[in-house]
Amino acid sequence: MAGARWLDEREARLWQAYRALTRDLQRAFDRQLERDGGVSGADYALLVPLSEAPDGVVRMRELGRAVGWDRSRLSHQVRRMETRGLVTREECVDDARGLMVRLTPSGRAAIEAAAPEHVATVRRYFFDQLSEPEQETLTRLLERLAGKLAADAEG
Amino acid sequence: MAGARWLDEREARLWQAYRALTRDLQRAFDRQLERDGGVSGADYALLVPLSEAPDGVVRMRELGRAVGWDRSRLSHQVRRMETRGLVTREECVDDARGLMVRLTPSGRAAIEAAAPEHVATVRRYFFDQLSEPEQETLTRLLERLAGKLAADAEG
DNA sequence: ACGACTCTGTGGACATGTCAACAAAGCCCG
DNA sequence: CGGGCTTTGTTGACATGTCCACAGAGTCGT
Repeated sequence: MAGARWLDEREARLWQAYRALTRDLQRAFDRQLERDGGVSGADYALLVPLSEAPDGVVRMRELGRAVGWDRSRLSHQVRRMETRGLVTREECVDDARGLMVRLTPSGRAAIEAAAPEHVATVRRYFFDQLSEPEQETLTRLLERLAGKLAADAEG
Repeated sequence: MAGARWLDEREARLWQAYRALTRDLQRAFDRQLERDGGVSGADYALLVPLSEAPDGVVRMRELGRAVGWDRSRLSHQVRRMETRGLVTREECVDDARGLMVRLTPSGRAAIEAAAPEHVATVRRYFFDQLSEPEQETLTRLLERLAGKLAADAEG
């Protein structure tokens, strides 16, 4: 590994573009959500699967899988959201280890306030800049990258 | 904005792939850096431009530009790195408002320990998964997206 | 000189994310 | 049954990131 091949100029440029884009897009979305819905990016990430579930109820485990977070991060975030009145926590009937998270009316109002402008922002900075074939290409490439990551994670 | 057009299935898939990939790649890199060099992703981000500068000295302002961080974030991070012995801070001769950040031998050792495996990880999960034409395409698309973001940031 | 404005960095308060240890409940196999 | 293993979620300590107000130094026009 001492002989690891360095990035050449062309590669460094791509890597730099990737890092800068992910950093700045994240920042732009977080700010928009805070401004238009009074919610953080982390709040919003959880509000999405909750708002799509029947009765706005999702088990912690499923919520964690939906957003790709580990248990600890999810637990902290749900607790914070409960204190802000966005969700409540209830016992899980099926499995006493489990916990159900329920979207409150206030939580639903928050995501409904934030979502339209969020989607508009995603379009503005992402989809509107790419033709349909480019979007297809990008999907294929990103899914391939994610696949390698996932394959190594289990192996 | 109530009539904002939602994402269709194809678009949602791309958006999901983008979010998942950026999240998981970030996590993989942070862990690798911590494991092999004992440094955080934030540490590493600053160590890179410092290690490339003459004498390992860079002014705060330039460091902030190099990594795309705001002043506050940079100030906090440099202070933390100083307590860990990775850098020192010195007065700036040219401009009394300024501050020079200097890489310590310990800081240089840290990045030299982390870098080879970091580059290998970047190759493993990114470049090795993409053909050269695909890398060219991706560079073009990402730079276009970054351009739109930058254009709006100043405007 | 001086006053208004800008540039640069700091610091406190707070939200978020990570890690490791823990506890309770389910599961499986003797 | 009963003892180990797995699954699920929590917690505390700590690192990181953001917002905002501030302070000191430079700049520019008068």
